[in-house]
Amino acid sequence: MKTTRADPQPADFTDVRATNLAVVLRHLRANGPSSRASIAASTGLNKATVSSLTGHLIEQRLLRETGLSGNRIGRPGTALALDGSAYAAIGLQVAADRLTALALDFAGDQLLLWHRALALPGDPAGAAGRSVSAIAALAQRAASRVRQQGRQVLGITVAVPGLVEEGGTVRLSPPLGWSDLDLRGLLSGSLRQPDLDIAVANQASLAALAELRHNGDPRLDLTYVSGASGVEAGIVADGRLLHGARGFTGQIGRFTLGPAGAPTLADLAGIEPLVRRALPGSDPESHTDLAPAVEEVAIRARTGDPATLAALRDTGGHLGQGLALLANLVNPEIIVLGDHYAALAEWILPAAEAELARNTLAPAAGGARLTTSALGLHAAALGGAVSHLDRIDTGSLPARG
Amino acid sequence: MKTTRADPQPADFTDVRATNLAVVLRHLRANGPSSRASIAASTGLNKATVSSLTGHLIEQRLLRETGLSGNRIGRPGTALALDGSAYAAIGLQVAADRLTALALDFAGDQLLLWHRALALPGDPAGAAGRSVSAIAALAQRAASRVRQQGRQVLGITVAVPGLVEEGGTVRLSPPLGWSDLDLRGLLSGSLRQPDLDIAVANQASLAALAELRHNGDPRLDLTYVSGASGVEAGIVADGRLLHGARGFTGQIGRFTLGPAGAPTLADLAGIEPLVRRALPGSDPESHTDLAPAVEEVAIRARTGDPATLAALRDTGGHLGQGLALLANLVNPEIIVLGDHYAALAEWILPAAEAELARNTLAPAAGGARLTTSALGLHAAALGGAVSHLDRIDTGSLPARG
DNA sequence: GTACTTAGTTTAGACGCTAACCAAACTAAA
DNA sequence: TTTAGTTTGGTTAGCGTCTAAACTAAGTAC
Repeated sequence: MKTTRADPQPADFTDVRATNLAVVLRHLRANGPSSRASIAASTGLNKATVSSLTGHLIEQRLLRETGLSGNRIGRPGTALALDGSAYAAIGLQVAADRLTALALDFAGDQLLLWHRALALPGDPAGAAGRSVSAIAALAQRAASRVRQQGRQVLGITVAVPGLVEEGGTVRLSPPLGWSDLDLRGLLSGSLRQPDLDIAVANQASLAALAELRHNGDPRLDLTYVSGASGVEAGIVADGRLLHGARGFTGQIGRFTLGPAGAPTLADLAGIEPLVRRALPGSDPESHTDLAPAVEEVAIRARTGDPATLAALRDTGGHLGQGLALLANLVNPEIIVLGDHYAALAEWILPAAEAELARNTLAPAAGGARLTTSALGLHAAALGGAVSHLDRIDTGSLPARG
Repeated sequence: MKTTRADPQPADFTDVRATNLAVVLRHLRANGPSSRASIAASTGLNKATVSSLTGHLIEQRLLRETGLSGNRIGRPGTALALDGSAYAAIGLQVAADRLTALALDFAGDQLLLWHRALALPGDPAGAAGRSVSAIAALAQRAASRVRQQGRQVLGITVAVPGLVEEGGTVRLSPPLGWSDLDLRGLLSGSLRQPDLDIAVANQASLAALAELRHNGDPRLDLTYVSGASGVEAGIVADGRLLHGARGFTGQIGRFTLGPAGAPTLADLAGIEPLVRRALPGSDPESHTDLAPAVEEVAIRARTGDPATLAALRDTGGHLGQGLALLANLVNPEIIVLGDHYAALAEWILPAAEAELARNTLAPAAGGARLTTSALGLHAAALGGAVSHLDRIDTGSLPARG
């Protein structure tokens, strides 16, 4: 427990309590069901304190007893586990082509995963209006579903590509054609549930959260790289998302070095340019939904098509230069190639790794490990839900009700 | 008080106490001398708590009463101020050409500022050995001096360009010709004071700390850009230094995009290349001490020499591209041009600002404000000392003694 | 059945914050 | 000069939370 806010922020016993409740929750999240005694032993908390804390959490329906764990000599312990039955968190993911909704219970189990086509019409103004309605409707449906199951909704977070302010305003999203759109406010208005926690955040950042939780080690410095819309990175440092002054972090796609008009990293290492180059004959309009095109590229690569392989190598090389930039600037322990990059990792990784090593100052000592995401195309939706679980795991228990 | 460590870390009363001691210290640091009552009023702490906290701090000689502050109606308060007389912190800065030592008392007042020439010989191994001896000697002298004044030394931090691990090993420092040098260990051995807190850190990061304190707002997202050795950045996010997995952050100079051998940002926007270009006739060997050369460039610029001005514009433009990268990746509120860049800011800034704006995604909404450092060439030494004051300001009081 | 081992609760105590009260020290006004 | 009002700073009682130690509970080992 250490002061993070630089602004003076006094502490009292409730903070101690919150911190220790969080310690118990995170221990169970990381290590699975445990007895009170083993929690006390491995966290360093006193047995009496653990009893008090777990009693509090059971009362809040965040924990439940799951039978005995009599593994050895002595009195068997009663195993405690996260209780998923009382709460749920919802994540939505907005892409140019489709909408994804995902719900997790508090234990982290997936309750639903819905996809819905989303056609962004030509008219940007109309597009935003209609898209917002679709998002609100899907959020409403997902919330209703989990409420039918008797769960309280902890919150809804919407993942969006581009620049999203912490207040929930989408300042600029080229892939969606949005700018200065108060998405959080619009959704709050549509859903008419003032006590519901609604948030909007960048999709790569949320995907990084999901990846962090998937990895298991919450202290890992991890960066997630998304190619779903431009090239974006989500950066976790010191166990927390890098937010920046306004929340506009990880915009790696604009990276360029040279005269005006020189190609950017998004031009050189983006998925869309890759598809255009690897599938030259096809209609570019049909690539608004990238997933099938990426699949087609993978099929050609598997057949050994030289032009496709060259394009992939080239993309990988340039991507590696971008990753080197990340590695040199924020020095993550691992960089996770996400969404479409993960689908093409087999052919992209070698060149990316080579360029990453070539452009990292001390590749052996400080270079980032490159890995591939296993979370698929809805990592950001998952991250949106995870963000609410994380809030509880850091001590902000849900309001009594 | 909020949990930062993701690893379960239980809290107890001592954490509450430490947090609230820190609240009082930071309030006084930010607002100057105040009475107990006004501290209570503006921090939200109870009057009784403030009395207890300040009593504790006075006993530790971190605070002292400085007379009455009877400004208005009612009983006048006794003003409390930071007490500089009992403790001092030392920062050392290692550059290719010279060594700087600086000491601050706990109130933040400068106690000494020493410079010493440091000639790095050709033989790297010998260079490290001799340099380390010189550093140790200077540190020893500075420590002795402040001890003669009756002050306890809180710690010594050495600022070094390049990759420095958190344990104090310099993994790679091209400007110094060092690699895998356990500088902290060597200094600890030389100084033979096992209870003395010795640290080694990257110079740009420490300069960023100094700049943050100089600015006054400890919640500012700030990035410091150093041109003293290559191009390095120190990044403060969420009020804390960005450390990364191993401490290798801010290495912006390696930034490149293109085939192998393409110029890096350090080639295009570095101070050394600028000097070589602006002062073509002079002996490059004589530029190991950059400061006079930079002064010469400034003189030529002031006379309006077209070639010099063009070189400066060019450097500024490329630097702006690098800053845009920083702005897009970590979204700082302000970017501070440090050391030699600050000396040449008059000519570099316009082009840098233009390129920064051109390459930032949403310049109006999220663009970083470019400013110039006022701390000169020893900002990192200052930051080294400041880092120890910061540790106390965040609640780690010095050991009783 | 007795001894041993481990789990979880109870109890006593310490710590540090808060709220309420009180004395001190000053100004303002009668 | 007195009296009322205001603000400071300290004191006391009470409360919440953690810790240590004792105690009860529930199993295994022999």
